[in-house]
Amino acid sequence: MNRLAATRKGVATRDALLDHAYAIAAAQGLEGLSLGELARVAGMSKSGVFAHFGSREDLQLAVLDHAAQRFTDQVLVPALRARRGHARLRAIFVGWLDWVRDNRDGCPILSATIEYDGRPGILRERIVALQTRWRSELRRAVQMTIDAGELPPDTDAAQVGFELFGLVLAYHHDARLFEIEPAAQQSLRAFDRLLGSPVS
Amino acid sequence: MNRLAATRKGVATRDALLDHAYAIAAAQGLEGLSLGELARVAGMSKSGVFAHFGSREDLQLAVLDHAAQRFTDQVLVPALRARRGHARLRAIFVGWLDWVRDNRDGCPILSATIEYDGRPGILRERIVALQTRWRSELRRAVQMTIDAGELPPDTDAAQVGFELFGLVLAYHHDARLFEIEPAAQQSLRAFDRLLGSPVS
DNA sequence: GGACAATTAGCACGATCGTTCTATTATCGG
DNA sequence: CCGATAATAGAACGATCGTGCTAATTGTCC
Repeated sequence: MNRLAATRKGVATRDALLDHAYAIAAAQGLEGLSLGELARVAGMSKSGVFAHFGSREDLQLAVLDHAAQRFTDQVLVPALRARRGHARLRAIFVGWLDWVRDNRDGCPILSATIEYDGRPGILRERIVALQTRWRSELRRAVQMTIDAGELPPDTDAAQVGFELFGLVLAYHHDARLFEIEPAAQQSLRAFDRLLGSPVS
Repeated sequence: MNRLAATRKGVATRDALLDHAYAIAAAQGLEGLSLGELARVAGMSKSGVFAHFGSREDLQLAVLDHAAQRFTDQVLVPALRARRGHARLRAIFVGWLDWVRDNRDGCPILSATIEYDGRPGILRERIVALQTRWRSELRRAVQMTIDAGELPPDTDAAQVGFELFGLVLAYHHDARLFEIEPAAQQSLRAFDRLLGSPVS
């Protein structure tokens, strides 16, 4: 039921709506995103907002894709300019930490993951697809580090990806609940140790 | 505004309500817990449920404390029977993984953490207190392992606690989004490596 | 068993939810 | 600049939300 914007102002309005929706979803989760509040902050009518997406679920999907696009642009793309191997892997990791830091009101992707990891449906499927893709990128970056001889050849790339993911989750947790600076230092320290004496 | 149950059946009803509320909060988060649904699954009137807690926020607080109590009873207490040091730390870690596995519909504590880590208020304060206490327990268990000579004397207990926390978060993530068995193996493998060649 | 207090139900309230329908206004290609 | 179409507003809908208020019912203790 996706009405696709066909006029210039149409896409502009839709983009603005997505930005507002992103902010709401960051703070309150995809489940806390309502058409009424979105219309209020965007300064338009509820039905006007509704017409842009067709349903609340389609709005949530659009916000999710929007967030994933931002993540890729802000974390992965810049890191690809670093040399393959340890340098690029570290750029990804640091960019990822910065992503968490920059999203002061929360990360919509992580919120959505916790909200929908146990609720079958299109949203969960989309989230699984996003996280699968990202984990695959992580694994690739680790494998390149192995291929560059900067990690032992028998290193398990998936295992390292799993542990890196955990480090960022712990960073997110502590940064938002306690203090961000110690959490950042602990994450980086763990990263350096993990890639200094990696899994066999 | 906490009406404290004063009659025998009063506390029984309240306990049953808390069990139902726990199940709802596990699946939908504390934010998705409503008096109406709780009344429906408990088979009583909305105002009857309301009278037991005084407000929705007090209900949420009660569920949070209930969950924390369950966690302590199921994870920490049994582990305290293991010998101080590596054995106890591993018992805590494995019990923690089992906690995640047993809570098939989700962990209300983790959900609440993500939901309220950016929203000031009593709920957030309670969550911070819970997580502070738990992290302190973790640190204690690591320190005992150091004192037992099963970890190098210059080990940073807080750093190890941080990384263990991350491993469980990654386990939770992958178990609920992908497959649980590989996630369990990766967590245990990381645990063994972390405590075999710990942070200096 | 009677009296008092605790428990629960019933009902109503204003608010907000997602959605549908119908007009009205704005945009843009010809 | 006109006509087709997209964009937006407005009102209404049934549902659910949290929270009061008032009764009726139930449990407990002397």
